[in-house]
Amino acid sequence: MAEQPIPRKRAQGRLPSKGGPVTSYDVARLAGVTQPTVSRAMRGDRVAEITRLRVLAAAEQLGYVPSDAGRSLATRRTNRIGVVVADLRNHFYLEVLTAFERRLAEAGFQVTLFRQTDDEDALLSQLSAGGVDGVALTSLTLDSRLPRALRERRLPGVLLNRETGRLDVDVCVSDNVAGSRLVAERLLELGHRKVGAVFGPADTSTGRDRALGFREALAEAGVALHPAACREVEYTHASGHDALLGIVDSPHRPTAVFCANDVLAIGAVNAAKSRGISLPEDLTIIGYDDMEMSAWEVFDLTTVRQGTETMAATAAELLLRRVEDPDAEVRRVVVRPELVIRSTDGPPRP
Amino acid sequence: MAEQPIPRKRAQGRLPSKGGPVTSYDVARLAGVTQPTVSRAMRGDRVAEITRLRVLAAAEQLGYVPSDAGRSLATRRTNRIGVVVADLRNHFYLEVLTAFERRLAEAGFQVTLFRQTDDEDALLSQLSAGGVDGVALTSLTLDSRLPRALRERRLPGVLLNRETGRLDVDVCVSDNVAGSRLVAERLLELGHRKVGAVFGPADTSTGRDRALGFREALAEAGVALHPAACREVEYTHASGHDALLGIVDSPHRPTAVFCANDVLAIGAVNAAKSRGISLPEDLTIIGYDDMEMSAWEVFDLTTVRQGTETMAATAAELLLRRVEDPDAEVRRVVVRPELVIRSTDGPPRP
DNA sequence: GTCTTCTGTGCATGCGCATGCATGAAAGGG
DNA sequence: CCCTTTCATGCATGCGCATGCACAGAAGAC
Repeated sequence: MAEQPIPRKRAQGRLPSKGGPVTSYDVARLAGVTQPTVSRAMRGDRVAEITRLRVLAAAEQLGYVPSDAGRSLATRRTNRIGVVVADLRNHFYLEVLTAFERRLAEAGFQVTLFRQTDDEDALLSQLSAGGVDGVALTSLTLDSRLPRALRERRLPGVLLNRETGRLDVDVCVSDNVAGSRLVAERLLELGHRKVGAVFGPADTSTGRDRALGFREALAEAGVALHPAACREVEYTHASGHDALLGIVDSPHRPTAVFCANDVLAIGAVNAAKSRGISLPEDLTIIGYDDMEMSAWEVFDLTTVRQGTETMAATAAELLLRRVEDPDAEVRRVVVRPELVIRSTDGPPRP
Repeated sequence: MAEQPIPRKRAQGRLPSKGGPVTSYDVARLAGVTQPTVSRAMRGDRVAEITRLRVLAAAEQLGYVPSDAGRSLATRRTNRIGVVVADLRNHFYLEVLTAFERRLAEAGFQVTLFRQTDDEDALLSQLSAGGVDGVALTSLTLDSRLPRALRERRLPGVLLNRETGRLDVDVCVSDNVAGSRLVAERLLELGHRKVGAVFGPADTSTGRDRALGFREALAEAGVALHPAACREVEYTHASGHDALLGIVDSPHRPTAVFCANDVLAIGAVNAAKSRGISLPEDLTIIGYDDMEMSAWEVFDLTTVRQGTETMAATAAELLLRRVEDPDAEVRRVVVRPELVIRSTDGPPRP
């Protein structure tokens, strides 16, 4: 026998469907073309119109759906974006996630959730495994090495709502200093001089900057913030709740309390309710974020609107841009906050 | 020249790293082993201890992370679960998602979000693309063909919170008939005879069954539900809000209103607040779900607890089981609801 | 009618990892 | 000391798709 031709690894003669999922080979066989032609037809590459129809008909008949895994491997793209969130039960992140997801879905991307854990290395590994084309970080602490690491691995990333000191990746944040100044100015204007605050964690940019702007603006007006009327807590409902109770029970009970976000503020409003404290007659409470819930009648919370939807959509935009062009210049977009006056603020009781 | 040996597709002689991401071949070269050995070492397959250490050291040095796409293609597993949600802004689904995600994360699975759209075929295609090992459906309508389609494609699925008529896939739901009966019984016990309701969509199992149980129990006591005091609406805050206003403005204003879920109930409580209606003096409102928020002081909502966390965790369990064993018997788990009496219910005003 | 573009499709191959099988080395048994 | 096991690793290959290249046929140019 003469020398065998090198055996084809897999030509048209591939085994007929082995019961597994339908592949492009199955479609090719039925349509009487080769697998690459199926690939091209499915994605709108150039094929003759008549061929395209044959392929699509065959695909339809077999219920063929191109495999994500195969496509990802070949294209090095997953059309999936990771969103890292610390606590999904925080309603603010929910609103962020919703707006973010909506924009990405329009662009044909899916969202995969990652929980922020203490173990940044483990998280980084998960993110680096190639399961996502880009990453949005929403719950960073200031000292996080994550943005840096993403940049080094050339994995597109965007910081949403919070930021770090360095500008390693694109960022979209509210001008937290300016926003909290608005609150201070409002309180001063209303005549408050005994002021308290429930700040967020100092190791977050929002926690730090909202405290900074607030303190600065008060200081400029000669108003001091008594330590006994201040708390620094995690951004949770329970923390806001407990912090407010501590503040109103302190010997330096203020006439107004600024809460560094609406989750805290709503916790505080609930605490006030539990003590029979009327807002704004007995106490003024102002929040930050303007969550959807804050406008509900039972709260009707005066707060700082930062345009959560806009922020999320902008972040999505930044991320999509970077996925397309990894070498685009790094940008930092700041949205302008605005005070929304509702009914939890008023002049201090004489 | 004699016949060439069949050229190796890719032996150790593979091109040195081409700048792309680090692969198992890169690690193999550095560790002085072959790629399969790297694969085995990384996953804890049997390799000599000394080899494992060499491989891990090389991986560490290169910052190697196994590629999800490659692994998925080879194993036909993604370690990813899809969750289909209609509206992420619904706080109830958020709680479901949180609990579900937590349980899955423990099992090493990630969660990818899919939005329920009108186009079930498109959704099915997305789900079938192999991007996920299983699917949880949370926002089904009764006539959805999705569960059936999943079964046909042998894609593991679980219905969470809502169900369809057929038992095509595993299900975990609350006993909605029993739960709503509890509400009716409570209202009767309090002495209400003029009763209203804000029901959910009749094309959902929760909407249908909660209406059913409620009506039945009232009817057994000889109490009729006047149509003018009833509404059937989407499960949104705004719907609950508007529905309550319509009901209290109707000529048949009831003394108590059952809302088919807490999202509706909280909308209703807000509406009551906006009209200066005191709860429970002027009106009794009872919800269903016992969301976290419902216990807040400003609401303190009497409602039906169905153990959302348990339900989500159970659904996760069912799904994981089916991923492991696609031929396991189909199960339907029903959780027992329980009435949680807080402060929005009371006797009717004499 | 010949020569040059296009166009449509097939062929070969790679993406990164997992795994059945073969092989050689080390360990154990008599 | 030889033969049988066991163990560790290499080899070959497949998973499903995308894509550069080659090639044949059609269309156009002259």
